[in-house]
Amino acid sequence: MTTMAGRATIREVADAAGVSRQTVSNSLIHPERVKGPTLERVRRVIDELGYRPSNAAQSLRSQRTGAVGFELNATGSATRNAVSFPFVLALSERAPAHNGHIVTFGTTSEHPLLSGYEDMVRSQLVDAFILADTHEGDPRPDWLDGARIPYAAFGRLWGRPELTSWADVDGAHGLRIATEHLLAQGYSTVGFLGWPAGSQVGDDRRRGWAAVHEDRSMPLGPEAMAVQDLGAATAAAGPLLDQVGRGGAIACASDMFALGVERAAAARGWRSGTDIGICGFDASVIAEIESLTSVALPLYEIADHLLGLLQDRLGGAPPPAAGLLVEPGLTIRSSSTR
Amino acid sequence: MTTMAGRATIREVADAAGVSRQTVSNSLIHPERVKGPTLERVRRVIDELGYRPSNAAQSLRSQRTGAVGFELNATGSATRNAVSFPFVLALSERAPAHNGHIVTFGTTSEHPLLSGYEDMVRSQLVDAFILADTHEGDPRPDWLDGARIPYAAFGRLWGRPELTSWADVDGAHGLRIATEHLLAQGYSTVGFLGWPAGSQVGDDRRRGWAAVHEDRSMPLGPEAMAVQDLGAATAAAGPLLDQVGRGGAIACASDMFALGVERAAAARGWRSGTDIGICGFDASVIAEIESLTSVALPLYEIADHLLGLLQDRLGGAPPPAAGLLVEPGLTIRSSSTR
DNA sequence: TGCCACAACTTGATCGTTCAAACTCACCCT
DNA sequence: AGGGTGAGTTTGAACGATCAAGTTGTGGCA
Repeated sequence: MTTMAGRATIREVADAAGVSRQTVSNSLIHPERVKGPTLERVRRVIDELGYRPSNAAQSLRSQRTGAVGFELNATGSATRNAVSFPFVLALSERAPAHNGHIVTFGTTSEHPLLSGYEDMVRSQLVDAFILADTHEGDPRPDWLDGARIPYAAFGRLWGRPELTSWADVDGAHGLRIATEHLLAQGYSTVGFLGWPAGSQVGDDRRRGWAAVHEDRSMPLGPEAMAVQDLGAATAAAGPLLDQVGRGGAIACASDMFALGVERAAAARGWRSGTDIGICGFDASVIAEIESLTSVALPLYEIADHLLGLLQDRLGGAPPPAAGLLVEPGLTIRSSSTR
Repeated sequence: MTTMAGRATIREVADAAGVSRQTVSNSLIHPERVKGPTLERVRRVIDELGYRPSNAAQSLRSQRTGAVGFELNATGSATRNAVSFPFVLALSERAPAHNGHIVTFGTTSEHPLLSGYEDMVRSQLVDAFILADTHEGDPRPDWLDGARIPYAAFGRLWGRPELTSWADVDGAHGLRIATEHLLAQGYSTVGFLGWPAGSQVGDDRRRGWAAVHEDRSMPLGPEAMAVQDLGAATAAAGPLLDQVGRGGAIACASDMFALGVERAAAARGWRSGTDIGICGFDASVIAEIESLTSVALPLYEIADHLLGLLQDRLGGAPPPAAGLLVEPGLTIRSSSTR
C-alpha cells in the first residue's frame, strides 16, 4: 500500500484493474459475484493503491452515517465521570465491530439540549444516540422516541417500563458476589454502606447484599447510609466499623463509600484487608489507586448490546421486548484479602 | 420547526420557497448574495421544515468531513486517563466552534496502530487527528507527517524541535504559582515531590518550584522523587515531611503525589491544610475527591488552540512557527488553607 | 442451427450539496 | 434606441459510492 496524500477513488481502482466501478464495489461487498481471477486482480490493485471506500459517499448513498452520538457531560459528578470515561472507551473500541464509530459532543449552553440532539440527526452527523446517566424523569428517552430518533441507554429507564432500549448493570448481582466473596474470605460479618433508601440504584444493590444473608439463613449484617461524598461516607463508616468489628467486612454501593470506609478504618489503625474487608462498586480509578476490591462493570458487554440494538433498530427492527441486565464481575485487590 | 423523521433536503426547501437550490445554499453560506425579501422567505421555510444541510453531502462535495479523530487508550495508567477524560470533554465542547466534531476510537489489536490512523483518513472518516499522551520516541508525529496527515498534539514533542504542531501546559508556571500560593498562605518551607530527574515533564515542573526560591533569594526547600504510584509516593513523602516540618508545605508534580503526601501526613496525625500545605498537579478527580489544592490544566484553551491549528492546516496554512505553552491556573481547596 | 438460461460484467441514475458558468432584467449612459 | 453593467438568480456538473437495469458471452439442449 503506497503512502500518498491523495486518496484513491473507486474509479481509479477500476481503471487500473481494467474493470468497471461496480466490479470493484462488488469485490468488496459481494465477492461471490466476481469471478476468481478478476477478483484477485481487483484486490491486488486495491491493495496497491490503498483504496478505502469514502465514508462520505457511502453515507450519502445509503442515508446512514454509521456514527453514534454520545454526550459527554461536564456537569456530572467526579464519580459519574469516573464511569463515563471507561464507557466511552468501551464504545469506541467496540463500534467498529458494529460498522460504526462514536461521535462525542458536549452540551454547551448555546443548544437547548434536546434540539441539539435533533440537529445532529437532521444534519446526518449521527444516526442514533447512546445515552448514559439516565435518571428518573430524564426527558431524553421520551423526547427522542417522539422525534423518532433511535437511541439506546446505559442504565435502566426506571420510570418507564414500556421503554426497553437499554442495558444496565445487575447491581443486585454485583453486591451478591461481593458479599459472597467477603464471606468466603473469612470475614465474620458483612455490613453494607449505601445511599439512603428510595434511590432505585441503591435499593437494587442493597437487595443483593440482603439476598446472600437470606440464602444462608444468616441474620442481616449492619448497614448505614450516606450521600455520595467522601466526608459523609467516612463519617457514616465509623459506626458501621464498630458494629462489624475488627475481622468483619463492609460491602459498599460505590467506590467512594469504600474509600470512606478505608479512611475511617485507617483512622482507627485498622489495615484494610487484614483487619477489615472492603469492597466497592464500579472498579473506578479511585478503587484502582487505593487498591480496593470492587465490582467491575461489564462495560464491553453493555457497549456491544447497545450498539447491536441500535444497528437492529436502524435496520428497521422493532424495539426489543425487554431491557438487558448484565452481570458484573469482581476485581479483587488487597482490601479484601487478608 | 416540525418534528418529523424524514429530513428535509435543499430541494424541498427550494421548491417550498419558490427559488432554486443554489439560492437556498446561498442563504445559509453567503446571505449577502441574496436579496432581502427572498432571504427572509427562504429562512422562514428553512425554519418551518427544520432543514439542516446534510453533513454527508457536504463532506462529499468539499472533500472534508469536519471530523477530528482522537484515540482513547485503554493501556494508559489510571492517572493518564484522569486527564484524558476532561480533555475529550473539552475537545467535544469546543469542536463545534471550529466547525467540527470529535470521533473517538480505541486501538484494538486488529489494527497495527498507525495504519489504523491512515485508514480513517483514507476512508474520509476524519480529516485530522489530535494526539495526546505523546512521549519521547512516539512514532506517531513523524509517521503522520510522512503520510501527510494533519495532526496536532497535546503535549510537547520533546525530541523533535522541528515539529511545532502542539500545545502544552506550562508546567514550570504551574509549580511557580503553586509554590507562590503556598508561601503566601504562610507555610514556612515549600518542599517538592516529583519524578526522578531526567523526565522532561518532571524537570520542567521542578524548574518552576526552584525558580520561586531563586527569585526570592531563598534557599531551596527539600525535595524527593518517586515513581507514579500511591505506595511509592506515600513512602517518599515521609522523609520530606520530616524535613519541611509541621507548618511547612509540599508542592507536587502530580495529584497522585499529593495524595501520597496527604496519606503520609494523616499517618502521623497531621491535618492537611492546617498542619501541612499540599498542592497537586492536574486538578484531576483524585484531587477533587480528596479536596486537594491542585494546578488546573487549561484544557479548553489547549483544545481551542489545537482545533484552530488543525483548521488552519486543513485550509492550507503552513505549520505554526512554534508550539504553544499555556499557563495553568490553580484550584484552591482545603489542603492549602489553614 | 437456433434459442434460452445464466454467469460475469458494465452503464445509467441517484443520494444532497456547492462551485462555476449561464441567464434575466432593471438601470444607466451615450 | 442600443449596448453595456451588474445584481440576483438559475442551471449543469461534480464529489464517490451503490442499486437496478442493461449488455455480453458461453454453454446446453432440442
